[in-house]
Amino acid sequence: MSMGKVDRVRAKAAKRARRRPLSKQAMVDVALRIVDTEGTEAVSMRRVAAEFDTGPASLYAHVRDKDELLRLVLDRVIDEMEVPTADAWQDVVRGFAHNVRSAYQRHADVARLSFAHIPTGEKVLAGSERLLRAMIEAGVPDRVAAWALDILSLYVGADAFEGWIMQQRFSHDARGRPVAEVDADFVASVQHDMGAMPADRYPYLARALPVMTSGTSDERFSFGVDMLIAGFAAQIPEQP
Amino acid sequence: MSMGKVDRVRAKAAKRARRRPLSKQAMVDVALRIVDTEGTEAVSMRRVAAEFDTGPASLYAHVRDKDELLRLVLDRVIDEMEVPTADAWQDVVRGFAHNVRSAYQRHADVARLSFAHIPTGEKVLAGSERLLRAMIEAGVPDRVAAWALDILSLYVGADAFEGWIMQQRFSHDARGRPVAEVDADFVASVQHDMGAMPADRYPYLARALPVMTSGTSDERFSFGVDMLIAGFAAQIPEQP
DNA sequence: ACCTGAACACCGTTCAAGT
DNA sequence: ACCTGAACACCGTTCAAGT
Repeated sequence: MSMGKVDRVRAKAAKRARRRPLSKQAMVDVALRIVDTEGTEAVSMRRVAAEFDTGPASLYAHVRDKDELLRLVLDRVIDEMEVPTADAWQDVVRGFAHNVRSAYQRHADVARLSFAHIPTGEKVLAGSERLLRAMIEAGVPDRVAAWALDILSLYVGADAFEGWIMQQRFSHDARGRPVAEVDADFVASVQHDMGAMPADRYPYLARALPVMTSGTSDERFSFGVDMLIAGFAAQIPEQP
Repeated sequence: MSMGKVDRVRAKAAKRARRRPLSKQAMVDVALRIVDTEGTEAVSMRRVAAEFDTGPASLYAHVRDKDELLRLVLDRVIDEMEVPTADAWQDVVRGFAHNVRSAYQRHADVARLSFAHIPTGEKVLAGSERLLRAMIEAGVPDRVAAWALDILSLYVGADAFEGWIMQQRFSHDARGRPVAEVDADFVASVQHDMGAMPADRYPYLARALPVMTSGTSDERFSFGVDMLIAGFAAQIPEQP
């Protein structure tokens, strides 16, 4: 009992009416949802297409390739950042770093995509402008301010990406166990990887290893930003 | 005219004798060669296996999965680094950063793999030990030294990875053209991405953009390291 | 311009079977 | 323990054909 031609055409039309129309916007929605639940590696053209009840070829009318789709996802995420509003330039830098990191952290491993391209959303432009103005008005040389923006972006992306990986790695073991215990396990596993790391050959390393994971990841991140700020500050020439 | 059973057995034995035997070592050799010529994304279990005239399943007797193979590749690369020998702690930090970066730079985008795991080769352990000793003996607090190692590793990996991507992106256009021209094109393309970036709305950004690509990538990297060093130095408590 | 089915040339990993 | 062929369940992208 097969469908007649008219039935098939009707079914097709009904299906098309039911589903959302394809568009860059809608594709980014779907891709971002996949990123949030399973990470960037789980995004595939076929899966995105399937959510629109079509094949992967359909997507190529809206994006050049998978890379462009992922770039659009990053742009969407980075546009969630809040523009820093502090007065002191140091606080603007801290705010910028913190706000970009927060946006990344809300979306699994999107930060991985940040190395591949320069984001150009409204918010990140406004945030960058704010950062540059604050630094330059405080007497930081143009070149230092420009490079500072570059370095900060790199550091924030790397920290957010690594943070996600570490979290993934220990979310398997750490099923609601105390943090201290998970930390101890981490130190033990690294020591094991380092071939038991003889404390007599690497005394400083042996001493430093437990310290490396001390404090929260937020504290370590803030520390890094403050190190950079101190460096930038030292580049302000003496007032005559 | 098909081969008899004896012939087939002989051909198989001859083939086996001719080719290199499988081993972690040999697999890493092959994978690293692929990385060097085509990048980490070009490495596949099937391609590595093909170089040994066998199927991908054979590799799984030596590594748990593709991830472990890539981790071994990174370990091999990081073990190419030279251990810094300077006296002043600042120079040890510079040497460490520079030597790790150099090792990465010799191997396409291997730096990408550095975010996913803590390297444990002989050289990087010795280098880390040297770094920690230099800093701690100079009066840097334990915690600052330990975190410094972490931050530096992150920054070096991110810089090397991004450097490779940028190089890739512009090696298409930049067929022996003057560097200044390629730089100008870069600025133009970013400006285009930023939606023409109205200079009246983002005056500081418009001014900073050409500056961001000023100097060589080595200079920008050294600048970043020096910013961190200045930050670490400020953490040395006053001598009583 | 937008959409589609089918095809091309690939993937990582598992498994039963062999040595 | 090491190796293999075959299979499973996927990939990104292209292309001719349709609307």
